[in-house]
Amino acid sequence: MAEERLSLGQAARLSRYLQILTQTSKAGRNNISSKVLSEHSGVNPTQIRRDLAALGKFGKRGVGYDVDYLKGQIKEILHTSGQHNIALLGCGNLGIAIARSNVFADHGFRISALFETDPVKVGQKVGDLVVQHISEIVETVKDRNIIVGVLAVPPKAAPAAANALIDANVKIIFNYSEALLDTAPGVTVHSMSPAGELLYALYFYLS
Amino acid sequence: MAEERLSLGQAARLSRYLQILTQTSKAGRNNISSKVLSEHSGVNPTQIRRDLAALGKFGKRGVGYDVDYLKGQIKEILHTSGQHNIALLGCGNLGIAIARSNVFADHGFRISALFETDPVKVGQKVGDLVVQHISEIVETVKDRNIIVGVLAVPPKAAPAAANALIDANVKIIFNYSEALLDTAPGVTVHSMSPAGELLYALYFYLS
DNA sequence: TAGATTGTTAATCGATTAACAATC
DNA sequence: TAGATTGTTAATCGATTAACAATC
Repeated sequence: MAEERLSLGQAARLSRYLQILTQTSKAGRNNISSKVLSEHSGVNPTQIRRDLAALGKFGKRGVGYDVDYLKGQIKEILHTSGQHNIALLGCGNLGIAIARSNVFADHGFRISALFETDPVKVGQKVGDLVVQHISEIVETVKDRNIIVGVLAVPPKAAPAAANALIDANVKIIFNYSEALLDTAPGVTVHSMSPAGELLYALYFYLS
Repeated sequence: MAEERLSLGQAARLSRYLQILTQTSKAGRNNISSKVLSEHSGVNPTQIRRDLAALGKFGKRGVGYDVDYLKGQIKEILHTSGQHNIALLGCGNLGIAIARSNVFADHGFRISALFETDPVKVGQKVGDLVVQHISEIVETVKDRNIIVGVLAVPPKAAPAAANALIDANVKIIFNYSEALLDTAPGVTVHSMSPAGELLYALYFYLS
């Protein structure tokens, strides 16, 4: 098995496969073919077989891949077998929706802290967590070993919230708002852009 | 100017540029360089210049690109100058968050209908829209010329909601739930997968 | 055995990158 | 003029695709 660092493309595809396998497993299926994986991931089936074969012969000819086995193998390759802690900024509708869903929990991420600037929301409970004021972020991030920050705040509040995360030494920022954020050295910013993806899908429908 | 169909990669990148330009324009800046566009899009600056130069010489050497002019040009290339109508399924926290935000509105998409199965929510107002029961979807989609359906329902309800959209003849489905959806001929399904993208970012942090 | 699907090859295409002249 | 950034080339690398033998 190759022990080199994966290329950007390989890591992106393996993450996508892993996410699909986790949902497939949850749905009770225990076998999957490169064809089905292709339909859900948008990646060419030959490319999928090539990716998986390069890291170990995980499949059975004529049968496909064992979902849980493959899931475990990819988790090891991506070094994401453990639990990782997330801080969520913003407890409006979007923040509450994220906190209550299993989007992250299904994949080994635990939302470990909620922050707000609105004093009315501070102190309220969401699930097992108590909403904290943003001023407590540095200490909490350190204490709870949080490396990911999720921004679910209005666009206007996003830059300040991002700076708070950077000051608190978070390594990865996940931006759900439509605001553009400045980059900081050593911090990865990932912005959701549903509108951009919709424009892309529309182009192929319109032409 | 080339009038051929864009490649998948080109269309994806141009959509991303357009989304960033729209936000840049909103922020009041009227000039942008390939370097800044690169920081926000993750695309190599040379690749950006190559993409843009291939479709017309839009930039000024030593200066950069005029934001609004470039935005207009890309909109024409992507055939997305017009308004497009969206149906939103699910009026929980996530649905309300999407309906009240400008994520789609900023890019020429108008949320034109809201649907729910919960009788308590049907009839309530969200902004200017009245929440409708899912049973009205076929007629409404036809009447309001809706081609995009956004799923903001719990994972368990997602497959049924997706089928309702397909029956209503929607062409593009945007899945915000973590459920896997079956594909249908002629319908593009695009699933958000924040957890997958987070696994990807984490891999490069951990290795 | 028959059917299905992986693993693998080879050929093509698109993306990435460095470098730099052109020019604002 | 000096500084900055585009447009463009060329070389390399990774992704896509078709095809098919291997094998479950």
